[in-house]
Amino acid sequence: MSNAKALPLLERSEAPVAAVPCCPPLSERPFTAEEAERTARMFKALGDPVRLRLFSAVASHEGGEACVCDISDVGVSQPTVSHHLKKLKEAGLLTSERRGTWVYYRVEPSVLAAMGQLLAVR
Amino acid sequence: MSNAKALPLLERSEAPVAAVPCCPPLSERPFTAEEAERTARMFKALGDPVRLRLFSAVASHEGGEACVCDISDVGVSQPTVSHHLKKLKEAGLLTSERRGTWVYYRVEPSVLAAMGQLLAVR
DNA sequence: GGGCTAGTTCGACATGTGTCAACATAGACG
DNA sequence: CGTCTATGTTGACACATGTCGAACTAGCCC
Repeated sequence: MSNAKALPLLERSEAPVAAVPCCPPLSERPFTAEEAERTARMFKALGDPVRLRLFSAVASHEGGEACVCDISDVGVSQPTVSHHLKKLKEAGLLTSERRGTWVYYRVEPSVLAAMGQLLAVR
Repeated sequence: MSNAKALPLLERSEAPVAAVPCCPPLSERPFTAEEAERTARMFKALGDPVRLRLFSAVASHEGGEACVCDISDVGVSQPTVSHHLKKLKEAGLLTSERRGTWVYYRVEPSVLAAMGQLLAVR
C-alpha cells in the first residue's frame, strides 16, 4: 500500500525526503495530492531568500561544492545559516560531508534536473 | 481596490512581480539579496501543495486556461481556493479574467520559462 | 589535556501562513 | 426588482517558520 502517507520519524532526522524522479511536468495533467505534497517540498525549500542564496552559492561554487564558511555571508547569524542548510538537505537539494574541520555541501544534480522538467512548457 | 499593495514599484501598475528578465541560472553565480528576494517569491508560490495542484490544473487544462469551478476540487473550502489563486496571481504565475459569471485563470508562460531557466544545469 | 575554530542543536520568541465560516460582490435570469 | 450561482473578502485562529543567543559537539594544534 502507500507508504508515503505516514513516514515515521524521518522528517526530524536528516533523511532526504524527495530523492529521485518525482513527477510529470506541471502542465501535463493535474497533480494528485500526493504528487503535489512531494513536489511542493522542493519548491518550498527554494521559497526563502536566504535559502535561495545559499543554494545558489553552493551551486555556483567551483567544483559544485562549498564549505559552510565559504557561503555563510548572507546577512543572517551562523545558526540560521545552519538551519537553512539543513532544510535544503531535508528537501533533497543538497548533500553534506564533513572533511576535517569543515563541512562541505554540494548540490544534488538529479533533483535540480527533475525540477527543471516540472517547469517544461508543453 | 488596488491589488497587491506590498509590491515594489518596479513594474507597471498591475504587472506581475517578476517580469521576464528575472535572474540568471542559479548555478551561474551567487544570487544577490535582491535577486533572491524576487525569485523566492515565485518558488514560494509553488511551495504549497494546494497551490501546486491549482497551478497544475490550470496549466494542464485545455486551452491553457480554466474556470475556478473546473479546478476547485482540491480538498479545501472555496474561500481557501480563492485565496491561493490570489497568491499565485500576485506571484505573477497566473492571470485572471472575468467572463460573465465565471472567472478564468491562465498561466503566464514567460514566467514559467524563466523559472525553468533558473534551474538549468550549468 | 587545554584551548581554538567550524558547525550544529536547543530554547525562546515574533511573524507569517493556511484554513474556515460568515459576509460581500458581480453577473445571469426570470 | 429579486433570487440564484460563482467568486472574492474579512476576521479569527491554530500552526508553521525564520531568527537569534547560548550551549553543545567535532576535529585540529600547541
